[in-house]
Amino acid sequence: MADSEVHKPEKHIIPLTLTTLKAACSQCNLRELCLPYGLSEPEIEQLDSAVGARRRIKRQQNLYHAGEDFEAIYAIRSGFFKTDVLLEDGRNQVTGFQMAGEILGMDGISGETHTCNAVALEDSEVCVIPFSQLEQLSREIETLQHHFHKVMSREIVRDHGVMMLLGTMRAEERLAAFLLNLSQRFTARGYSPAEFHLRMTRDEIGSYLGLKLETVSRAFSHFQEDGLISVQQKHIVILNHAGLKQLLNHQPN
Amino acid sequence: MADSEVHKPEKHIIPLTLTTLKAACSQCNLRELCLPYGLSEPEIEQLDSAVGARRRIKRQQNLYHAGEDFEAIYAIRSGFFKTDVLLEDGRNQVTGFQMAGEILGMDGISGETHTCNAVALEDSEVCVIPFSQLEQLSREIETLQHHFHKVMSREIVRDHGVMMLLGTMRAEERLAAFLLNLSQRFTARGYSPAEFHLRMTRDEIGSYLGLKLETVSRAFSHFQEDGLISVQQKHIVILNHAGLKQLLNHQPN
DNA sequence: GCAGCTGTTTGATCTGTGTCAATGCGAATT
DNA sequence: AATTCGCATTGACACAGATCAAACAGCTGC
Repeated sequence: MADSEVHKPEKHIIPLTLTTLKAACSQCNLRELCLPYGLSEPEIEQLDSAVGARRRIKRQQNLYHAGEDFEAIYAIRSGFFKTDVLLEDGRNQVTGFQMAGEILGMDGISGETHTCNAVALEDSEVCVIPFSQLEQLSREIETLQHHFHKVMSREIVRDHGVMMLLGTMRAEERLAAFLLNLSQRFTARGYSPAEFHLRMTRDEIGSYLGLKLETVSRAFSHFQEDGLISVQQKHIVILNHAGLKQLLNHQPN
Repeated sequence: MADSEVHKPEKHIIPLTLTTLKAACSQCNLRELCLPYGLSEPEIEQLDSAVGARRRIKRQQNLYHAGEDFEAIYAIRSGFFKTDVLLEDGRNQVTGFQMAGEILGMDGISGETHTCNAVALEDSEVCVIPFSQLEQLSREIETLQHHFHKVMSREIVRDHGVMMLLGTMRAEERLAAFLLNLSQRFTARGYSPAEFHLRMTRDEIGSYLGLKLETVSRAFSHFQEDGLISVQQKHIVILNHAGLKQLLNHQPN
């Protein structure tokens, strides 16, 4: 869709010309959610110059694969991703869903190799931030350094939340937590808190939540029967936010 | 045990005198596992001066509590910790076990507040590294900055591994993975890969692995029947390392 | 319009792990 | 040596969610 103008066949890199460069961070309306958060105007312009390029990823294509060399982290400009890990024996699990303003690729820093796959769930665009440049810049700009540390730490805290979910919650609680989390993140991006389109399949939701797709489907149906949500395929309307929240705090034992 | 010499009643802080200061990192035999990894001698001495103090934590005491202000991260000098998260409804989960050379507290960076509890499972000692000083120093020392980023990233990768375990593995696979992981970490610290003492209870293992303590106990017994390990309360001997590993790759479906 | 595909829903049954309960063991205290 | 207390083990049974299976919906391409 309006994509055919880009045709460097390998990887759809959009080299930053003077005009696109200008647009990198300083013109970006995700500034407040993304890496530049808290930076002053001149600092943002420095960051602009570090952002190497933008890259378009079509639906179902990988931004990176597990095993590839790590060189950059990515800020999602638009679109929607999942990350997943593959075990030797073939089992795999979705470790997260990422949306605009969020950062992808930090798993690769530790071993200089990506440890998971990042796959676009819809046509997407990311800003490529070469990691060595980010490190250099964050040695110069204290605010950037601090904010990047917060971003990494937030990922750790998020992961702990998922561990909690997988370790202690029952199927319907997991799905309720998942929906509320999506709602909250869409809201932060200016979309409706109550109505949205799921970009992922039941199977992918199940993988993320440690459930089988049938269980996810049944939980959706049950929520609908109870008037908590309306589901039609991937179209979700949250009818009773508080009711969903209650599911989480209501302790069975 | 030989602990009564320390008696500043609040929090057992050991102020760094000239002699103890010298010992902070440059004299520490965990250098290679810990933050100073890769630093030159003079750089290590700079790091020494940033390490504020050491602190002793007795068994069952908290290094920090969820909700407390975040000011420092901690490097474990000796001992053994668990971290756990508490949900409003009272459910809680162990999110990790940490041993000498590992870093605690990075969850607190994002919100300037600790998000979990860190509890000593045996009498322990940590180095207190005030975070603002670490940030300042890592703006000056590129190697330190890079290594700190790796440490944070490693925590993310570790968490993904736990998510994998919780999301896709069966009870016995989880326990096998847990034992192999402990074995590997003890080995890296110069202890026996095959024989060790568990510092945590069955309940804590279960919480970490998303299982009930009875299930953990049964899995231990089963491993013993199969000659994979010998268990006697908290004393573990791994008799068949390869056999445990096989449990992980053997895919049921 | 129809065929074929992918993803979803729903039902029937099976099973791994949770739950409840009793017993056992070891370390600390007296 | 006896008592207590916190953990650990083991058994019997229940149940949430997995598995297997069939039907269905929506989309793409012909």
